[in-house]
Amino acid sequence: MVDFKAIEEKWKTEWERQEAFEANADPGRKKFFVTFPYPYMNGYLHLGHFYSIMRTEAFARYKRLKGFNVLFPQGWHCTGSPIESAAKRIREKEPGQWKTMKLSGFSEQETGQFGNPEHWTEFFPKTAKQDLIDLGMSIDFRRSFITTDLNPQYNRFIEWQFRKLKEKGYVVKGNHPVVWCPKDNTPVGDHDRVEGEGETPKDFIWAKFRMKHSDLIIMAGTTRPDALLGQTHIWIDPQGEYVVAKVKGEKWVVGKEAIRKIEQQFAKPEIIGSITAGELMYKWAQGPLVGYETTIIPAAFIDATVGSGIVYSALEDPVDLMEMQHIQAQPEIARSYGLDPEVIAKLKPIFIIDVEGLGENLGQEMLDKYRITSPADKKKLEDAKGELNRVVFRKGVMNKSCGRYAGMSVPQAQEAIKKDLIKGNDAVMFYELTGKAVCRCLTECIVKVVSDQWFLHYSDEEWKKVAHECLNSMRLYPEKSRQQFNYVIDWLQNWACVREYGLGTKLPWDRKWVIEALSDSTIYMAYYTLAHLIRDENPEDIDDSLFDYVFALKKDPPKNGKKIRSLEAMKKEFGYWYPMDFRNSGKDLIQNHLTMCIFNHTAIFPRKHWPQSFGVNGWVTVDGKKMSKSLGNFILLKDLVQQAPVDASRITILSGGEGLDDPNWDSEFAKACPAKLEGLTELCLGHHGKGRADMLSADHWMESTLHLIIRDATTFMDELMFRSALQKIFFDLPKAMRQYLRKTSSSPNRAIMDAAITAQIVMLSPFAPFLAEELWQKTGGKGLVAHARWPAYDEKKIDEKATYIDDMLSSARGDIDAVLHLAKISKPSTVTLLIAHPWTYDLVKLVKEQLPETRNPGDILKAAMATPLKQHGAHIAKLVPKLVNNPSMLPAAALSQEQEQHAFAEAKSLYEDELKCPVEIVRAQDSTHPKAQQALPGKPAIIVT
RNA sequence: GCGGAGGUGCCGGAGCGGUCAAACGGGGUAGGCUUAGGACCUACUGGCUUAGUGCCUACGCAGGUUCGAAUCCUGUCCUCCGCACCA
Repeated sequence: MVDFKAIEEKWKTEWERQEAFEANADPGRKKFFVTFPYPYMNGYLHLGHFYSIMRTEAFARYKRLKGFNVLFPQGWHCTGSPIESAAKRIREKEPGQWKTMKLSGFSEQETGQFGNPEHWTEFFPKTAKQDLIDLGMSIDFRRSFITTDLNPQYNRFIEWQFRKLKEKGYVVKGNHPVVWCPKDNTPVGDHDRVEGEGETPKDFIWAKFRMKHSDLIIMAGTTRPDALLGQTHIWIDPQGEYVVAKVKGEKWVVGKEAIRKIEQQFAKPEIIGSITAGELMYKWAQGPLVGYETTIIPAAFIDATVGSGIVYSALEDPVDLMEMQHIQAQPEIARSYGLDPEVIAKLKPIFIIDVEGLGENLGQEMLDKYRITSPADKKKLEDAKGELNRVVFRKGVMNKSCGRYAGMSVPQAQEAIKKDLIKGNDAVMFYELTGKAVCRCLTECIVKVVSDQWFLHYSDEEWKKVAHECLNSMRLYPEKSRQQFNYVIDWLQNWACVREYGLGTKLPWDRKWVIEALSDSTIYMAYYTLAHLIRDENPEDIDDSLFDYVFALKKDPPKNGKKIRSLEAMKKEFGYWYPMDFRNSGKDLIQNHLTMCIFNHTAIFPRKHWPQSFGVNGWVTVDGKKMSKSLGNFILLKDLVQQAPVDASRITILSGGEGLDDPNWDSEFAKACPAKLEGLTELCLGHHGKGRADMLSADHWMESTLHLIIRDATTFMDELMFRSALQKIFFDLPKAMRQYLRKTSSSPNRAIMDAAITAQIVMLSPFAPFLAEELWQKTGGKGLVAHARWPAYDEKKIDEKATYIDDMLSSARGDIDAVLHLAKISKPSTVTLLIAHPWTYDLVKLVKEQLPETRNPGDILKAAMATPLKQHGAHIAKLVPKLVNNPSMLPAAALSQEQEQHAFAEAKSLYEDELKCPVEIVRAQDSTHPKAQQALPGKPAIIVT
């Protein structure tokens, strides 16, 4: 029995005692710097963290074995609102939060402590570190740190970074709409909502229709500014309550409900008075973009409480068109409102959009298609409107009547018109939520336009260009993810980088703002290089000039340079370790963190310090199901460490997947894994240092196989394909060693067996470091296996023939069994193997050579007939088509008859042992048996009696 | 809707024009080795056949290109990830 837990304790202690993973600048050695994004400290680490960090860890250990000086640091992220919100909910005794804490195993008293946000930043980093130590991560923990102003040195670093960005013009001021909780006075992200996940502010245009003979302006909302080009009239709600409000010096007519929105999103309005629908009806107004006036018409389907309470119509959509047709068919309705039916009768759609495959009257086409005859067909009307909007948006083109917008696609025209109207004071921008959203405090959210907001200027075209350059120079694992990165660089808009709420660093020039969590984590990898040194410096002495100096951006020594004891050491560390060589995370971080990391590196650092490579991976599932607390399959690392041997867990998680696919934690595999590790232990310890000195063909086979496995495993490790590497290392190699022992009756060549065992231990160490250390020590390895050398392979030692002979012998063995079975002979008295005629070897060689040229049996046959093989023409004519159709019959390596005979002769005694009867190896030309003709190279004919 | 990644056997997944009924692993069945085993070994795990290496049906669905397609092309359906101010 292997006592895994004892081994873990032993080596954890030993690694710490030897400071095995503390890496320092050493200019004489090549370096490799890997990172994993610091996890957010609002809870325990779980299986999801484990997978991404294991990819980093396995790569770090591999690079160490390849002779690199490897730095793998780890920090803890505390910036942002979740910790502060949760602490607040605890203080307010919010039952849901208390229950969550209880489920996480905290007592009431402990939970009370979490009412203080700082407690989170002390408690969870501690547990996270312990988890990672227990899991055998080869991390340099001297360099760990937490973020926010709770860490004054890091705080200085972030301040420096932001001043730097601002200097270079990458931080700009602007307005931005957010989903907002009026009670908490804070933006409400998806995860902070009890209802309305995914709802987002959608922009509307409120177009200004100036009333004739009046200074009133009708504000008509729309999502389709393009339709203004075909405006026909204005709709109002006959039952609606309207008001006149003074906004920025103008008198707006809007629905009463709209006042609140104006206040939240635009400017403080002053209500001058109310106005009824009746007073508005049949008045004329001048809308934007066109040279004619339109009139105001009531319609039952308009709701004064939605949007601005007023809309305009172009009769382009089926709902409007149906309503209008309804009104036109009943002139008495118009008359009852005091409208002139003749004016109404003249209203018809103005065509402005061409859609391929549709006529010009789009609304009518839809009405016909859906067979709608009445405004009461609400469901059908909605569907028809939906379909039309989609098709117009995708395929619509503004027609030649549209002036400067003619020829534009509909989305293009919408953007252009929006811009022009706002610029010309013909419209203002408003936002509506796409649906109801409710904050965790149970308050319904609104849209608020945050003004004076600071943004990182990711929309800057020049900046995007440089970001692309950086990406182009990077290695990505897997390469497939590049498309997504390219897309995100282009798609990223200005990023609101500060908030009014949460933990973090205060914006240095505007202290009411706190720098937001993604924005303070873009270039912090540079901080790792000096975290352990700067920690001991007085924050008072740390200023921008220090960072400029140690990051080699300016030559001038810092102002307080004399007071900074580790100044030169920091500069040296940064200069040695940067750039970062590899960073791995889940694929969800492509769209923000990783891309922002690229942007900000290019903004601050010179090209030589840009990131070198990123790895991205999928999301962990447990036995094929998404990991979630409600499903009860949420695995925390602190529990995992208790429950199973760590080495087994590490292997299980990495063999769960690779690439961008979601990796799966397979419980069955996890259960079976420790036993497999025990078997491997027996195999290594039981055969190390034993064996003979002479070389037999089985030894050549083992040597060849070993080098082949090392070669493949090395390729996979280089590509970060850990599952494939594990297949070679954890499955194929032990299997080969066992076969080897069997072939040699447990008397292997000592040097070869030892080489295999050593390779096994070293190659296993990135995955199962604890057991590997133990085996390394027990087999007499010097120092730690963590610092050993990855086995080299020798292409010359890879002998295709050796592998082929092995396959040939075992497939012949299988064929013997098949024949025995078919012949219903359980105890044969003799088995004879007839080795193929010498000329068949020539034929097979010829076919193999011809195959890449032609697949036509006739041509190959002709080629064969041109050689001395001609004398076997009859056989060849039959054989060639067979071989062409089934190339698997062709041997993988070319042997001569003598070599094949020799190989079988060597295996003879093994066969005899297994079959318990004499085995004869006979050349076909020495036999008169008719089956002798059937024999092919690698496929001897078999006769059993 | 937009962008990305995928759909292969009981399961996880290799394969990405011919050597594919499909690597490797898991699970299952039968047997072996063992005091015992969760180690290790052997066979079977789409169907049918046979003193042997053969045939048929299969790689989401429907077409196409090719002497030949799981692999290339077109269409279609389905699944997953992201779409922001949030870690």
